[in-house]
Amino acid sequence: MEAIYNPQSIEAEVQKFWTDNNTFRAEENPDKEKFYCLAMFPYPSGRLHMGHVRNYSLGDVISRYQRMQGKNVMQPMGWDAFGLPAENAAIKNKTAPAKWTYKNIDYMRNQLKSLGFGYDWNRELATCKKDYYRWEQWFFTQLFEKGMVYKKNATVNWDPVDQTVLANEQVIDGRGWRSGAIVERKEIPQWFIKITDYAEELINDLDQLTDWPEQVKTMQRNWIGRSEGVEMTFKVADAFDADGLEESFDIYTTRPDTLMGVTYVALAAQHPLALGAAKNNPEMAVFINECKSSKTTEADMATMEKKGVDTGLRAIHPISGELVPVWAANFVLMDYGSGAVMCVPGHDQRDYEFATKYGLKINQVIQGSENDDITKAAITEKNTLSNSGEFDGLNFEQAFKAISNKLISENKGQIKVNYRLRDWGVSRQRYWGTPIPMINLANGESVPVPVDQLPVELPEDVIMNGVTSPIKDNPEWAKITHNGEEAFRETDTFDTFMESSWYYARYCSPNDDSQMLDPAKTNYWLPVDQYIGGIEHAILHLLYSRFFHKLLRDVGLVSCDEPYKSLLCQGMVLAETFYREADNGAQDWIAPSDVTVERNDKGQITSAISNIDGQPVLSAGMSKMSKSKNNGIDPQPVIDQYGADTVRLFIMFTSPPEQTLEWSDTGVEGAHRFLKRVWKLVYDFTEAKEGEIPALNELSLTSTQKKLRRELHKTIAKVSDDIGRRNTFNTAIAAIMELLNHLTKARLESAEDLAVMQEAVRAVVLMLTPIVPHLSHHLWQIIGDENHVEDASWPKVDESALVEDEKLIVVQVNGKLRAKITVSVSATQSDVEALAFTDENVSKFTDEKTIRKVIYIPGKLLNIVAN
RNA sequence: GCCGGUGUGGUGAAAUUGGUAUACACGACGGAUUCAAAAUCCGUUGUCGAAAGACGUGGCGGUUCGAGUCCGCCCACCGGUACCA
Repeated sequence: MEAIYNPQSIEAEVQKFWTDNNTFRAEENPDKEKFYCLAMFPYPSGRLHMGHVRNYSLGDVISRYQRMQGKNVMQPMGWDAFGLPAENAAIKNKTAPAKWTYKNIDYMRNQLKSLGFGYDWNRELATCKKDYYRWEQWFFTQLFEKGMVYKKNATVNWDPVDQTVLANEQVIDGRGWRSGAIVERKEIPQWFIKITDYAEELINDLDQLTDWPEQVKTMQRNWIGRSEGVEMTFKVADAFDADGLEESFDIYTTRPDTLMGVTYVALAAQHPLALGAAKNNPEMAVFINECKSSKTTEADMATMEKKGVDTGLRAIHPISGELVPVWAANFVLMDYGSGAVMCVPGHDQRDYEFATKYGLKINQVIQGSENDDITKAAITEKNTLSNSGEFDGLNFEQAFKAISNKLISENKGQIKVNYRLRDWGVSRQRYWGTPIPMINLANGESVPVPVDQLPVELPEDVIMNGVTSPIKDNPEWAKITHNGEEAFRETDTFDTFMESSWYYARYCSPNDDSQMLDPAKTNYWLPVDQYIGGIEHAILHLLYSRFFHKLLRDVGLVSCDEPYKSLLCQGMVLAETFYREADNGAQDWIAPSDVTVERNDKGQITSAISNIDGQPVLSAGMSKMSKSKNNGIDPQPVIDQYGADTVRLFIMFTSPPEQTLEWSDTGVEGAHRFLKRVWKLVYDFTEAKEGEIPALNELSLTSTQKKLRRELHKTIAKVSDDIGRRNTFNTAIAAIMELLNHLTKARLESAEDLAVMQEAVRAVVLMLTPIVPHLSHHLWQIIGDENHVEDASWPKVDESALVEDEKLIVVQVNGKLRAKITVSVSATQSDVEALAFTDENVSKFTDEKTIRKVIYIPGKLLNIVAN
């Protein structure tokens, strides 16, 4: 054995062994317990960053650990290859999105291989290839036939200069990122999938997911947002539609108990009644026009200044019959719900502020508590009704019932379960995505592309002009004949969440060209036993994917109810972000590696200078590593300098997986130093031993040797629990480091010394195998048995080695630590108390005081309360 | 704004069920080895204090014999907010 650890040569050699031996190829085997371990596949942005390294190291550690538990492990990898950045890169680099994407995939595949992840590369897939997306198109046409798909108008960000739709990310301070034009809201027809049909099941089945983090389930529950409320109709006084019928509108509320406090109602600016009012009200027309340029995101909507204009219409209160003003307001949206809300300024803070601003009436109809002051703020908690006529004195539940019953009996309303969740809009007006397999006919109808004409292929050899999708630009692409008549293909593409919603299932039969999924294989592997990915996907991806799985189930393609049995959400890896403002107001992101920063003693940045031109740059704080903010830290220099094992060990040791991690490479050397010490321990052991080591005889060990074995087996127990149950890989590594500190001090003189050491070094190498597989593979060839380490079994705890005859008791006086005493395991409370009072430091704090109480936690702690 | 999370030494962090706060590592300082350096090894390292001890887990308050952990209010930062993925 070489005296010096040389990671580069070991890693290359071990990786070649894995490739040559197909070590990680997975086959269905009904005799073995399966374990499907999946880390969220990457967007091929160009290079891996530390967030990827963390994600995939976690998956690989878990996979290798489960394999050592004797399971049939499948760990696949692929590419979430459609998406916006490819279009931007294509324009910038004057290439096609496909070419850029395939180049990135090739580069990143090599990076993943150089990190030694144990993937079954035979299952690799890329979502931009037609043999993948053809099945997505096929499935969408099936959903259409089932009535799960429909078309309706929805709002997009419209750049009036570039005449194109912008993603939220491309709108900066209300302006288009390229043109700088003020972005408008525009309604265009788009395809939707009825996820709301599954809202109830998506919320209920969260209870099945016992191995999901509670916070993720909470976020999903809140996102779906089930509420019980009342839907009711308000009639408009003296207003009639074209057919001479009374105008009216519906509103939904979860607080019918406050109904008697309604002092006005608000409509969306795009509501037909508001549009009608604008005809002879110039102020209203201006307001409606203004609302066109308001932003579309929820965060913007919630924080923008609330504005409104009186329509002049008066609505009839459904119970009191009073007339209340009807306003048009910018915080009500036509897309969602009925486009109208009732307003109770006394008991809703937003309504309160709006009413105060515009001098609208504020009525209190719910009793407040002591500190409430209706002249200062709305009273939002539920309480007894007042000023509500016949409903006075009722509590929330009683009032809900009484008021809804009254509305129902008068045919003015009904009880309704409502969801915050909206149907899934899957249309995108972009090029680099799956073409939506629909045909638009001359008569305005849309029909699915017939199955025998699938897939609708996306042309890859295109030139991007930076504004319009090449398939929208080329009229020939869309033109087809349907049933002998001229028709046009849909030129929108799918939301890329479509591809990532079912890739986990496709991995089970990735090369099947006759069907979407092979049920026999798919049902062997599914559900995914362990899914690992960033917490940023807690809602959208995971919810769409759960939904898609239920759709697959309902056409018989899969048999389980949920796709991911256990979920591990890693925290973001953050890095500093820097930018400069471009002339059009857009942000030009600058890589942190190109910036030199100075900080004050609080760690705050005082200056940031570009290394390229020496000019200052602006800091935007810490944010998740991403292509769009150009702040990904490339692992390559660290791999080159220290090797993949050091990178893997370091990222796993730095913090527990769920925690957000502010990237810093401080400490990488410490991880490398540890591996060198492991190497040296094995080297010293092989040098010390001569020939075969006799079997370990527990009875002939000295107390020092027994103590070392106890440390070893305590460590095995802890590391097994940390990796197998807690997912705290950092503490598992710390425990092995602690053990190593003991082992390097142990003697290697007698045969028993060597026997104990052999047991220990083997266990250390086995426990490190999931984390640093190259080093472990190499060392196991020297000190292990005839098997390769990948197929070795996880070390077992020898319970008899753990037995101790003494224990340490902490003695406190009034909760403060005063002594530590060692007692025999058989000591009773009175033994411990007696011994404690003989301690000088204890008596110092108890003398001349009355003992009020003694609390004893067996085997741990004694607290004496005295004053 | 709303939903979810985080906050502990100079730094990354540990404390698993309310029971010794700071394990393990980084950095720093001191020493050994060396012609010298790198590497390696040994020691010290929460703050104040000569010591005894006191204080100390973002801030304020509470529950408890005992709180980093539980409860209330507040602050800062991170993620999501439906077209970034």
